[in-house]
Amino acid sequence: VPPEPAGPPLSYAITRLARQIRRKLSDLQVHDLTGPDVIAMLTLDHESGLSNAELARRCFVTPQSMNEVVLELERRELLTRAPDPSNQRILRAELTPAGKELLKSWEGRINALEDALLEGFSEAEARRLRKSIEHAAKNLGLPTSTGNGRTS
Amino acid sequence: VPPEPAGPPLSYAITRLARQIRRKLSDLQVHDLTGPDVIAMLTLDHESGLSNAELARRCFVTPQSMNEVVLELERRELLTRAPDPSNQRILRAELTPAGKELLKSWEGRINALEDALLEGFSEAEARRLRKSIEHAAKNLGLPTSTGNGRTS
DNA sequence: CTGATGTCAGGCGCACTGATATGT
DNA sequence: CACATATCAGTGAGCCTGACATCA
Repeated sequence: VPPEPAGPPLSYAITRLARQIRRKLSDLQVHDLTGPDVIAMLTLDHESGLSNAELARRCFVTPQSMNEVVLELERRELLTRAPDPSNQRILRAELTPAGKELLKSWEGRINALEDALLEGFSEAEARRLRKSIEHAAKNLGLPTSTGNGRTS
Repeated sequence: VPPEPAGPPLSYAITRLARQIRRKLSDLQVHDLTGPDVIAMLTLDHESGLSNAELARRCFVTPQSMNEVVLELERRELLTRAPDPSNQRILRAELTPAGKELLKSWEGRINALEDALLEGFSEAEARRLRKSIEHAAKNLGLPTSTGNGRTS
């Protein structure tokens, strides 16, 4: 084990970076949707048909928090929900065409933010950074970003 | 410019990691001080005699937000403030012995968290990660973590 | 006056815990 | 019955903007 890090702790730097990212993200949200909305939509786009509870697990928030997001997105008709045939209690969500379209317009801006974030990084460095962050997240008990995280 | 990242955006991963870090941090705060308090104290320990405004800049929050923290820390006698001889309006803060002692007990736990975070990382990888994060932060307009950020 | 600082007041996005109803 | 899901309600930390007074 290495003795001491030189400056302020790494967790501090990560927290500050995350805050700045959120700030930038909210800057480019000309629509009146919030950061978590975008994350939920990105997740749904990546894995369609998730229930609210599953979506919450993917995004590592409580079902209650996610529910708030999902209800809002449903109200705006950016996603639809239908009960699972085998379990009426479970509502499986899908992005609507409007939702996918809106997401696509965001993706452009999100990619621009990512590019700004990674300015001056080589591709190898960027890949390493992503891998390190996912590794660190796993170390703290988070399921892998793209992982299935199935509990049952 | 690379075309598309494979999974969810990097900013997403960073945000989730930061949230988990905060969660872990608040877990180990048995004392009734909050995350920002610790960050302010770490910063003051690293660079004593900062004014509230300077401290806010170091931590990249507004003077109002930092003021809230500083007043609370002063109330608990974890730091003291004295007007700058050349400018009565500026209150320069220093950790009290009690503050430093408390900080030391935290540092142990924070280091433990850092170690958990970096489990499985080689020293070189850890260094690279820190450097990459600071680089990314700078890309988004943050002053460097350990930087002076002197405005005058 | 301009500019920086400290500080009071109010607001708000965001995620939490608790409780309840429903379906398997 | 236990168990998961959905959802309503309340709460709280954390950071913000606005306004105001003070000092070089």
